[in-house]
This record gives sequence, C-alpha cells and structure tokens, in this order.
Amino acid sequence: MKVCDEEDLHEARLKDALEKMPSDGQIEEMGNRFKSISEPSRLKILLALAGGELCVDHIVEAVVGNQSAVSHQLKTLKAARIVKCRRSGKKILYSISDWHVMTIIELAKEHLNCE
Amino acid sequence: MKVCDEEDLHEARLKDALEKMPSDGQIEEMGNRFKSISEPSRLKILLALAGGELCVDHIVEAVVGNQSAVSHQLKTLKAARIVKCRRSGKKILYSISDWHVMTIIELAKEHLNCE
DNA sequence: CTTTTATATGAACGGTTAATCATATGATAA
DNA sequence: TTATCATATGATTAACCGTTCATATAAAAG
Repeated sequence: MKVCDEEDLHEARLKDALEKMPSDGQIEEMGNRFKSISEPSRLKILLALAGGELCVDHIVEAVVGNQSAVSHQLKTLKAARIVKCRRSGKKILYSISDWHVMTIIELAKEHLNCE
Repeated sequence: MKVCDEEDLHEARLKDALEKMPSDGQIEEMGNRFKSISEPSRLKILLALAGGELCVDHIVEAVVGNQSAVSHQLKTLKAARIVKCRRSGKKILYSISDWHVMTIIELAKEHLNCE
C-alpha cells in the first residue's frame, strides 16, 4: 500500500545518502572554506580583491575597517590559501589565489538578485 | 615612470572596488548564508537532503548525530529558509527549499576534486 | 644609523554558538 | 483517555572567533 511504498522510498533515500556522503575530512574542508567567507569583513576583503591586487592600506579603505583587524583577517585568509601576497617596494600587495572560492562568492552575489 | 603607473593602477582599482562593493546589508546576508553551511553537521544534513526529503530520525542516522543536536540544526536551517518541512502521519519530513544554496554546496564539492 | 612608513603580532575581552541533558509538546494508537 | 512515538525546546556549559589596543618587525629613506 501507499504508506509502505513511501517508507521504502525513504529507506532507499537514506541508504543513498549514506553512500554518497563525503568523508568527514572532506566535509570539514568544505565547511572551513565556507567559514572563511562567512565573516562580513573577510567577504568585503575578497570582493575588494576581486578586481586585482591591492596593498593593505587600500584594502583598509575599501572595507572601511582598521589596520589591525584587516591584517588579522588577511592572515586568516592567507592561512586558508584563499589569498596570497608579494612585496613591491614598501607595500605588500595582496591578491586572490583561490579562484574557486571567488566563483562561489560571485554565484552567491548573483543569487541575491533572484529574490 | 613605472612606479607611478602602478600607483595609478592601484588607485583606480581601489575606486572600482569601492563602487562595486555591495551594501553592508547584502554582505551580511551573503555571510549568513555561508555561515549556515559552514558547520559540518549542517552541511551533512543538507547533503543528506539533496537526494530528497527525509524524516528526522533518518537524518539523524545519515549524519550520525543525536536527535536533539540534529533538531537544533534543522531549526537553524529552517530559520535560514534553506530547508522546509511537512508532516506526514507521525513523521515530519524535511527537504531542501533553497536550491541556490545546494548549487553552491555542489560546486564546492566538485572543487574538492580539482586539487 | 636613525627615523619613518607599512604591516604584523600578541594578549585580553566580549559575543556567538554548538552540543548536551532534561523535559515538553503534539500527534497517533490502543 | 492514556500511553507511546516522533520531534522540539530551554537552559547550561564550553569552545571558538573577531575586534581592539599596544607593541613589534622590517624595509626604505634621509
């Protein structure tokens, strides 16, 4: 009968979900990426860098933050390998190194306009 | 000279970044979405639901968690309008309601295999 | 070598949040 | 109605994290 079919369907889905579930390590890695881009300050930094490399004080201006906070966030983003940096004279220039992450951010930005 | 050109380029980029920067409200909304899917437990729940609706105790099995924790996370996900639920007899069936978010998760999952 | 400029770091504080435990709700079956 | 099954809720605790302030480093300019 109908109820039984539904039960079976759900059991099958559960089995399927368990099979397709990524490993705990992979889940955590995905989670860490999302966490890296979930803080407004970091999101702003990345959006600012989307147009190309910038030095720290330009980033500070772009995100309207203070120098120390931005520096800490840049450290976090660098540790997550989402940005990289190089020295040029006095300045240190930061830029995106993980464009996968930027793709996700751009996609999320587009989704904002679909509601 | 070269240094001046670089300076000008960076100034132009800063100006551009400031112009294109989404509003604080939009940034926060994006951030909240990413935060919702940054916790391993919630990510697992969503991956489990990707195949179709499941009742709570099946979700509990799929994510290998305990009932109360899962229920709290489901509440969070529902508040974020990422999942919805309906009653069917004794059971409450949860399912994805925001497929934009699932698209992002699937994209991130694919990115895992590119490294 | 000393000063200045640009950036990084460390410690402390406050806020947020996930997990747990115990209990409550609410629908159904007996 | 009472008992039972499925799920939700509230309070508590512990861990995590972002910001701030003060200070450190390190390259470059004088």
